[in-house]
Amino acid sequence: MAKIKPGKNATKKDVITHKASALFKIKGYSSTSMRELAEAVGVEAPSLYNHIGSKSELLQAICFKVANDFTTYLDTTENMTVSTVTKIENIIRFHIQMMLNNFDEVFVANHEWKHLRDPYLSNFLNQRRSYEKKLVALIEAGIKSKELKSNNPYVSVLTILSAVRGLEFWQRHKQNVSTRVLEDDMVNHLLKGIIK
Amino acid sequence: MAKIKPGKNATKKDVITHKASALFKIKGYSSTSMRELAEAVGVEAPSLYNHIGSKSELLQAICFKVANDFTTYLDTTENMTVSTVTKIENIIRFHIQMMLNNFDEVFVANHEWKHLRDPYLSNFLNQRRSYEKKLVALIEAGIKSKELKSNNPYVSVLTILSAVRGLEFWQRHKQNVSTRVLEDDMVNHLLKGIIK
DNA sequence: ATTAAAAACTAATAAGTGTTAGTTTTACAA
DNA sequence: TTGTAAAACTAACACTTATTAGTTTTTAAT
Repeated sequence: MAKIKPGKNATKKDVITHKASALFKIKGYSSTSMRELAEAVGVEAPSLYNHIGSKSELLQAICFKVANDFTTYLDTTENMTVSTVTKIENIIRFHIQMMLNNFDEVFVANHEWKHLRDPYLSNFLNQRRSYEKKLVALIEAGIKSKELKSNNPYVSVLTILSAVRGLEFWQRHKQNVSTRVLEDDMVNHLLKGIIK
Repeated sequence: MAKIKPGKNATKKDVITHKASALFKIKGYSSTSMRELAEAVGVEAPSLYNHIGSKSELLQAICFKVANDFTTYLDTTENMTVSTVTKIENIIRFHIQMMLNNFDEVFVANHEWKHLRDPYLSNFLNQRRSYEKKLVALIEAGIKSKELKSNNPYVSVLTILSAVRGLEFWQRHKQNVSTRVLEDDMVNHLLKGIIK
């Protein structure tokens, strides 16, 4: 049978991981068997182990790739010299674009992390907690500088992160709205509300 | 060994379903074994089958209970003679309260429905699609009556439903915010935004 | 064409899955 | 106390799981 064919700049491990993202998203981590993954890759299950260490290693790779992308962007944004509202807007837009461009991976990181095992589970949760804290601090800064209403900042972060994550629904109804409208209207809704 | 002890007004099937909700939430449907569920109930696995038909029947019961609760409330609210904004606010509050009072079941319905099999899977998705359509119609009515900004109504529904669903994060950080503040601030954020 | 490494293959293992069959125990009404 | 139905039990099933061992095929450089 044919070997796994990676495209340019992609190892075979990358190909497997990419297929795994798609399957984990559709069926969930636990319900995806290595035999199914192998079939999607075009290979027998044991052959996968020439390239990867284990099933759980795949989940780890996906989850931490996503987590690191978000952390990196946030850290970069924090150090920019723009208004707090602009920083928040940029972060919201980055989240939206990650959902649109790396949907499978982000979905898996959002939903399947619970199947990580320690120490990876703890690491992942710590990283996310730290991310949320930085966002809360950003909102607090916006309140202090009178750019934002003094809502509870934690609730604001919760509302924003959740709304953005909800784009996973949208992936099922793509036809209704263009990505441009989606991004702008969601940013507007989250920053300015819907009431006239 | 002791028999399953249902409380008042609860059949043994109810007890099993309730424990199943908790386990499905924590571990996911696929990763929860009937032996684990049995242990949580205090019984050997085969004994469960004196009360239930199958594992998937449990998932069906949980998902459709939740779906029906939401549908019923929405239908009731639609027929009330109050402003559109008030209807929307009521619905948001109902979602928040469902998340707070029936967290396990709502979480499972939100995350584990994909493991339903047809015809239940189709039924569930149809019911949810229909729910979303009614909400979109409500937002459109609010725009027509000039109560709401003319954002894309589908994006608004998406944003609201997602934000509310995001309360599942909050369940992990309960200590930070009171339920009263949470509910009011989230409603405010979603209706009026955060910018001053 | 030869060789060495990479990566595929088949076969197998031990553990875990939901569920059924058949039996024993429990609970409760007569 | 006895009889009956409900609900527990043990044992077992057919299947699926991730993974390993061992072998053969493919790839690519010499």
